[in-house]
Amino acid sequence: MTKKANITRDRSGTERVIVAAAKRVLAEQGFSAFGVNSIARAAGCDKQLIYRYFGGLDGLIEVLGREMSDQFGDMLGPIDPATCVTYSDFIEHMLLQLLRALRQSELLLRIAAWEIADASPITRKLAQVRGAALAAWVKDQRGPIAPPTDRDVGAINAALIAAVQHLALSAHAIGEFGGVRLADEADWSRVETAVSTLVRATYSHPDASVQRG
Amino acid sequence: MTKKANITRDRSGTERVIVAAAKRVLAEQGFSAFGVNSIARAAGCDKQLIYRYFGGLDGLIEVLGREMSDQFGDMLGPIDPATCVTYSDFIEHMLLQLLRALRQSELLLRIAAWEIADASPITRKLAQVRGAALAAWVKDQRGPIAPPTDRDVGAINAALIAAVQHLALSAHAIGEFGGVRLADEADWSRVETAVSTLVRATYSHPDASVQRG
DNA sequence: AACTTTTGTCACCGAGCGGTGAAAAATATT
DNA sequence: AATATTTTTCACCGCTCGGTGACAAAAGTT
Repeated sequence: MTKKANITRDRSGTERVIVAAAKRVLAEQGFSAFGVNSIARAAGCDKQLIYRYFGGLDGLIEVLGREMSDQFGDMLGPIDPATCVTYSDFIEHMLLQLLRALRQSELLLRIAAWEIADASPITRKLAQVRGAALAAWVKDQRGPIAPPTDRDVGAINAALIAAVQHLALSAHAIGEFGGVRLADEADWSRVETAVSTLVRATYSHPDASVQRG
Repeated sequence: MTKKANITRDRSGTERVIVAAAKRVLAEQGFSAFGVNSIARAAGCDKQLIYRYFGGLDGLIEVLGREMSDQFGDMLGPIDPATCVTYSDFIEHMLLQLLRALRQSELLLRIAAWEIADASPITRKLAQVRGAALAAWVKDQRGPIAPPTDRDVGAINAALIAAVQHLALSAHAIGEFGGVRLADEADWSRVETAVSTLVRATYSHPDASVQRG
């Protein structure tokens, strides 16, 4: 009675249970607890199955990465094409949606933290998968809007995304960053305004091109 | 011969050795390896001394945090007051110096990663100490330059600092971010230009105030 | 010299980890 | 019904971890 009701035996079913348990463990306890013992305990089965069905932790992580990659677009959601006609609008909406998606997905936050804290082949792959998924979503949502060519939009957008991601991470871990509290909605409203300000100043002003020394 | 030459016994000396070893372990192996066994091994002494002299890991971390706080200003270095007359100039220089300091201090990067990846009382304290040190340095360097009052400079600067910090972290861990390679000097030149562009667009343009939806 | 205190080392504990070989239990095949 | 295959569990290994009590050796004190 203390264990699960092991009514039937089916491999693909327990595979799903294991993957779900892996997600739960990662989301709730972080990557330091992400191991065969802990996952098997959460899944209510023996850890041996992780080796048999996924070839160990690496295989399980790969499956997890693929699933996350598929869900990524859904988490971010669509961008209303009516409210963003300029590239500035588009980047602004993209950043704000990314921020909200990160804030409400503990799993995404844990993965992002993992990528930064532990430099291993596994996290490298995770980072690549997530980056590719984000890039695909951006390209998919951008539509006919063309980015400006007089600036390094790749580097600028990378910096903006980095800002959003880091603030979300810091909020989750310690609830503040740089003396700015990151707890309730009022705090996040400040952050969203700041992001909007940065984007609009950089992309909306026609004469805001790169200046020399 | 395999061990250290244990010539003399002095407590404050071994305390310094232990602190240095703790820094080395954290910088070279990350916070997951930051424990009594590993540090004592690196220091070439018994782990019992960590308990006796520092009251355990927590006390050692506190000492380490104090030392880092003192060194923080030196790592960042002074800002040339001649080259920055406006607030925009000041923030730009501040961010670029912070970026360079982070890039060359593996210890700072590891601490920053720790703060994000593991939410514990220890890391909370570390984050507070580091944030206070940065704020003190900023205030010390700012001089008579007053920030603008028509925008939320706290939130904007937090976002910019977060961007810089996250890019440095991601570069150290996986060598890229958001599809942008972060390896050689050319890559970092792109990032620095992007940061400059963001700062100047936001703070230099007189009419770049917050716009309403 | 006999002693106390400080400094440092050693041996051990229980717990959790990743990983593996073998048995058991359910299902499929004949 | 008997056999083979798949699915699942169990028991165990070696290792590292954080933590502690007991002991050895140097240095200070009387």
